Amino acid sequence: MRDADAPLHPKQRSRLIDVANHAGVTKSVVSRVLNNDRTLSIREETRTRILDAVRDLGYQPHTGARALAGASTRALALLIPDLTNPVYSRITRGAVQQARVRGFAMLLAEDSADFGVDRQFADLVASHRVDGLLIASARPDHPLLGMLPDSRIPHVFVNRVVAGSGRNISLQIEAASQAALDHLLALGHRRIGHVSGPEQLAPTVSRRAGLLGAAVAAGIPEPSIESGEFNEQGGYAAATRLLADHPDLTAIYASTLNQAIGVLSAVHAAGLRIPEDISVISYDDLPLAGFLHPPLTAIAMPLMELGQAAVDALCAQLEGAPPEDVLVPGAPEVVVRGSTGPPRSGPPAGAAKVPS
Amino acid sequence: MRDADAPLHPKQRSRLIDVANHAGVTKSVVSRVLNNDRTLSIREETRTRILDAVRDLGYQPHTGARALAGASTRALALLIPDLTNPVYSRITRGAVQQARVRGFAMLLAEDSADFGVDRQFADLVASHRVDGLLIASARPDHPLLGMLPDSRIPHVFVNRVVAGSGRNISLQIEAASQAALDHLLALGHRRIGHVSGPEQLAPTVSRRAGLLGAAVAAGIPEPSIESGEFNEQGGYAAATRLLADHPDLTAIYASTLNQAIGVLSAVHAAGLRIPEDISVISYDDLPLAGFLHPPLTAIAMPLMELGQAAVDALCAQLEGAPPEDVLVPGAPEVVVRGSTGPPRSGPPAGAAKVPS
DNA sequence: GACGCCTAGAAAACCGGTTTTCCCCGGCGG
DNA sequence: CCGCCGGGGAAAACCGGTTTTCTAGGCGTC
Repeated sequence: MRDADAPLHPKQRSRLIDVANHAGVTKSVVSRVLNNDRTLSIREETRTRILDAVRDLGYQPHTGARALAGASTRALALLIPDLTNPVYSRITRGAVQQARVRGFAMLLAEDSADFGVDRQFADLVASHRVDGLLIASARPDHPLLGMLPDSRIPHVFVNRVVAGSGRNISLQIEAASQAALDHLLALGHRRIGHVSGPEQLAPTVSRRAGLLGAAVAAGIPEPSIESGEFNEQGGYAAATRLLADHPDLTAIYASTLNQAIGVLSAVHAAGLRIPEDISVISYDDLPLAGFLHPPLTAIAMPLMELGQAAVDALCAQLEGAPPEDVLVPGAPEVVVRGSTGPPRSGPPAGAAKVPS
Repeated sequence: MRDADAPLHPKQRSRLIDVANHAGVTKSVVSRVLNNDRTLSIREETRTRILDAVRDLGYQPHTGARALAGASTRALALLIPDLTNPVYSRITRGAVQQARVRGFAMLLAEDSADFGVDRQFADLVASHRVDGLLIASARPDHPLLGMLPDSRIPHVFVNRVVAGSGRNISLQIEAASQAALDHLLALGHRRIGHVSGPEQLAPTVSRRAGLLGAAVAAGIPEPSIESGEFNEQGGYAAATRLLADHPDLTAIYASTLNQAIGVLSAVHAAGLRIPEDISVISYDDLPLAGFLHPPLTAIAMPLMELGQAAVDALCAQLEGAPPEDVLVPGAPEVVVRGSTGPPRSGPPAGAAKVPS
């Protein structure tokens, strides 16, 4: 006999019909009020009565029923290549956070070792579990890329962009490389090495292109490049090769913070001092960088904002806007710590090459 | 006019009814076949006809409809305190992976800065979005803890356990501390400092208790303890205080890898050598540890397995089993690198105190 | 030959929303 | 006085599954 004065903490889930009864209207009206249906005309008094009922009963719509009735699932999915990579941790954080702000739940899938992730991701869509996809792990050969264009499923590419997709959310990577080089040039460096990432990955290419372009513009010798995985071991190995093959290098620019840690280790192992013998600078910054030995000079990138922007862009698509590329604003900032200094060969005399 | 020989890649989602028509049966039969309903009797020939139809049409059930009809959502949610903390990255990885193995999707929520996460989590349940909860961010004062006991929602506590909940999934933390101390004792250390975590957090307490208990058993002076946040800065600050207040310390045991990095930095800043003046050992190991300066001795913990075990335990609850505590097996393993060595005061003479 | 039972599958109710259509009623203009 | 219009809300169809109930036929039994 629970009627007008229903319990404030109902035992059972309350449904739309309960709210309707409680407010003395039909459930369709409640639904339309809650969804801000503009075609509904309703007295202010009735509306508040309904909203009160919603609050009193602690009504929470059943997601499944909602999705079934044709509305959206209000859920997104994020596909990332490596959860333990701090780059993706922060993208994920930004994305999850922004999704919540916009009232979406976020599903997570990791594109790691195990096969079948493409299948998994396609299933999320096919089973109507999510409204859209955030893809941060695109590789040129990724099976997912083959199946996406046909499907009408909204999606964006984050960080690892797909050329020509028209739905890339990215950072100013070239500008970051430019900033790194500017910092090294100002210190007087001219022979520079670059620890690059796995070939074919979009950020790898951008970072390298930005560096090479800036080097040409500055009129310095072409930087030497070695590639490695995006982890400490990859940085270690690449730096070891650089040091062995190019003893004249005075600075190394690493593609990620993890690689930079490997670079520091390799330089130590080679018996060289940082920054007296070799300067090290890294793309991407974290508090961690300040506690390394020596503290690492790095270029701070707005990765959380990247994740947020990706969600924003995806939501725009969900609202009907055509997909478009987004370049996350925010100029790269060089955080100077102890790992960079003037080259060993002498004071920054060569830097005079840069006018003014 | 799509009939018997329907297109292999149908434009539209195919529904249960499409499969049924295609196979010449009613949808209820299809549903019961797909769900392995034991009460259904069916000819083998019909069953295969149905399964073929499912495959031909690429049928994928509508998650929402399914959830609505009373079945489960086949989704779980994971609440973690900090995505960028590598500890939680790996727990998350294990959980996401195992969820996939069991056919569940994983929703992610981060309990960071923004308020209202408890609300968000409760909503996930109230809106029938997930079948169960993995809670890795329990604090004694967490609002979520107040609302969980009443609700009949299946859940487990991961890593940060809740005493007496009877649904804790945890590691052998005390044994890890014991192993760390054993390693230091074997090297001859007797005056040991401990960089602990935020008070009240379960893993903090366990690590400390394990260390203190082992110290008493070994008959060495009570270890000195300082607490700090679970990050580099926290480790740095705590270690700085330890070194200042207890100049006789010869070794420091840090609660997490991030803190240990701060400890290394603090020791360097104090002008001390590692391990000649001070040995450093850390709870939790990562490849990163091998590239620090010096390479860090650490105790490897099976965090991915922890995440997997948590999903397994939660699934058991979903299948009707009563909740129970789970201690993830796997003895802690000390990975010896360069940051630990004999104490400065001399050879491990004092260690003779340990018999045999 | 009638009855009951088992097999194989059909039918229908229901889950909790959304959305379109429809209706009632009061006011206003002619 | 009648018809029309628009505001306010009721009714009902529908989304795509799950689950319980029901039925038609075949067969063994007495």
